[in-house]
Amino acid sequence: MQMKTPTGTVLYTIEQTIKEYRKICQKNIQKIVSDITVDQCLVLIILNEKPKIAQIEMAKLMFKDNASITRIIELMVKKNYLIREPDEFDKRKSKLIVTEKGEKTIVLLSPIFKLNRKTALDGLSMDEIELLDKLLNKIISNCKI
Amino acid sequence: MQMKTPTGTVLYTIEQTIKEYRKICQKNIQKIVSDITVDQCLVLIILNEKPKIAQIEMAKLMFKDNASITRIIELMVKKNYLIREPDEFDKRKSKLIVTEKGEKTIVLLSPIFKLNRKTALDGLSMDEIELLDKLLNKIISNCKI
DNA sequence: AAAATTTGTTTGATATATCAAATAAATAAT
DNA sequence: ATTATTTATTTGATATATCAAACAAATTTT
Repeated sequence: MQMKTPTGTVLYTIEQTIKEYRKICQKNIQKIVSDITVDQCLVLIILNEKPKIAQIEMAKLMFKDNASITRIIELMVKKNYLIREPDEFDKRKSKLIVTEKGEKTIVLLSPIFKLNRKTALDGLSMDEIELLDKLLNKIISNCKI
Repeated sequence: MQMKTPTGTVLYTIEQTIKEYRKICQKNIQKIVSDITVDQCLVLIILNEKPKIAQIEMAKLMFKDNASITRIIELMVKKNYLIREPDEFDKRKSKLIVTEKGEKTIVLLSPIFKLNRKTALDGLSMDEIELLDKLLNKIISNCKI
């Protein structure tokens, strides 16, 4: 519990952790595919598992704002990772279809995702990981009250 | 250890945690001062404790890019929280002087910062907090290799 | 069915993140 | 002292975050 600087609390360690993690993720991803970001990748993976998911649900899953999702998808359409088609059942939505390029990218990058997780959590026991998760969830619920 | 979704790992919990924490921070700050962000606040507090700090050091402390710091400071100068003056000893740098408005803001918001931390960490024992910090630091060093 | 409300998405404005390149001053090497 | 290198900061380009407002389609209420 060092408190010398204003940044000397766990909460800043949390911030630091996620930033370092995102850095290696992006680095490892770009060794394989150069024009995609971590978040865009995650969109692909989520769509692959839940093809009919609404943007609003995707936003919740990714802890992002709806507006962010709209723009991320926009860029992915521009880069030909996704195609938009009108949803027949609900005209407010659009179907998000993963293109060939998108599919190939998922295949290429899925192992990288696993590697990233493994790298980050190396040396942590299952118990420690569970405890970490528990403590973080406690903080989350504290913040939500 | 739920793994149903692609976001079902501790690493996403970490991301979620910091986002929720930032949300209550911003919310509580804006109850008192309406035109300042969490990061801008942190700049004030850091400058208050280390008035002669270089931007590059500030960037490290805040886990941010130098460019981000430049722009955050720019906005703070515009909003009259800071003044820039050329540094006599090193002309590449500028002295960052906290204005009256800045000083007042620090006084107003310091208790909020403490409250935010207390709120977030409520119910966690010292041991748990230390363990959390230790585990996170392990992840950080894993990512840096 | 028409009006009111809710829901899913988009758009605008502003703040920040990130990388690379540009600057300019400070320091080291020759 | 001149050149070369390093250091601190800035700028440009692009991606994302966040809030509020706009919008249109879906749903509920009356």
